Amino acid sequence: MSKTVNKIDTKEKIMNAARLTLQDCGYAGLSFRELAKEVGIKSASIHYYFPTKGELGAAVLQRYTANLAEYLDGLLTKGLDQDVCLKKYTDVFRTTLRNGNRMCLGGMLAAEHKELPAEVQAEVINFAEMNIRWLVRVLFLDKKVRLGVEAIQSRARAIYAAILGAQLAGRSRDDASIYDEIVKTYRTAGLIP
Amino acid sequence: MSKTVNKIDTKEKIMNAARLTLQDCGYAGLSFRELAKEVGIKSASIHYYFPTKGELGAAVLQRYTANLAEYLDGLLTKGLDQDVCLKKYTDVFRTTLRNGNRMCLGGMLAAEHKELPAEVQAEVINFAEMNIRWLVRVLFLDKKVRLGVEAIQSRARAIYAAILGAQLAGRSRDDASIYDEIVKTYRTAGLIP
DNA sequence: ACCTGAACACCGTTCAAGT
DNA sequence: ACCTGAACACCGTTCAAGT
Repeated sequence: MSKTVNKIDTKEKIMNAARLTLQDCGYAGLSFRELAKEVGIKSASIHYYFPTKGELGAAVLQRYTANLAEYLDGLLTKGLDQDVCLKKYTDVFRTTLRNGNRMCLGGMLAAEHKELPAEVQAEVINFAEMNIRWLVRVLFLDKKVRLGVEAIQSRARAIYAAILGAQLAGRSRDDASIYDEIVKTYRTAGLIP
Repeated sequence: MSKTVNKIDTKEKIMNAARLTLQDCGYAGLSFRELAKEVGIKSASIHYYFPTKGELGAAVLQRYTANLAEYLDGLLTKGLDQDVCLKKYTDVFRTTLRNGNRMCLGGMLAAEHKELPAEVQAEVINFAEMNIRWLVRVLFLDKKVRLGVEAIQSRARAIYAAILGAQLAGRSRDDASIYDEIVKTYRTAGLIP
């Protein structure tokens, strides 16, 4: 029993530390030896929980997607309107950036795409699709603009891409307020309702 | 004399091969040993031309910025109008993506920001600022919308960030047509005039 | 001036060995 | 069940040594 608890705790610690480093330094910047030091074990031990770096990355990303999906779905379940939903959406990426200049994993790992194992690439796509599906639902709440189904799909993809770009721009300047300014411009220009 | 030519040629070869790999695999994905194989020398020899990886990266990026600046400035010198300029601008990133699913170095290296040596970080900012300065000039050509100076600055930053995001989104799906669709949506939504 | 092999401390991964 | 040291082929970098 206590062994099971310890195992879960160690696995949790690995995944949490890995997620933070991935958001900070990317997939290539994640080192098993550094990770092991943070968790308090040897690097070879990480392979007991995650046989390869790819499996660790995929597991971290899968949970990351699930957590954000739960939060976002909760907003719709609460019956919040479109403006509030989109404000809370852009705030998610804003908070990430303000938390140590970190990136959303969807954007960070999209850049590293060619260097990623297939299972991680697949989870990057899952994350993006989850975001886009949610944005589609939110855009359907609109009572003002009224776009067709295809236009809403395209708009959702465009908003997701634009938010990633804004985060990237803010990060490279080490200045989270740049993200805020860009997102504000997306709104005034009409990209985000 | 022939030695000078050979030196220049080798340095050129290194920079060209490095640029292609950087656009493909990022800074972390650039290996001196792999690069040396492509050029036909040993990895230790690269250090003769570029003492560190950071200096190589900064040199590649500096030229990359200068080349794009020359092309973009040429468009304005020719007296092309705003629509044509912006179309040619988005086509630059489209072409990059269609050329082996490669990324613009400004976006690729922005993601890797935390892992980059200071001289490379500085060149990433130079590249972004060059793009934004040019976009400001193009937006000032507008005869229809008329935005204030501050609004134009903001719009230029937003367009640059959004284009990077669109490229990122297309790349992670290995599908350049996604870039086209997103950029089209930026136009219909009003972000890009 | 230009190039190299060898060494150094890093990396993910494997595996036999420990408890 | 969980952890480890040692080995392997990688990495950027350094440097003495070659031409």
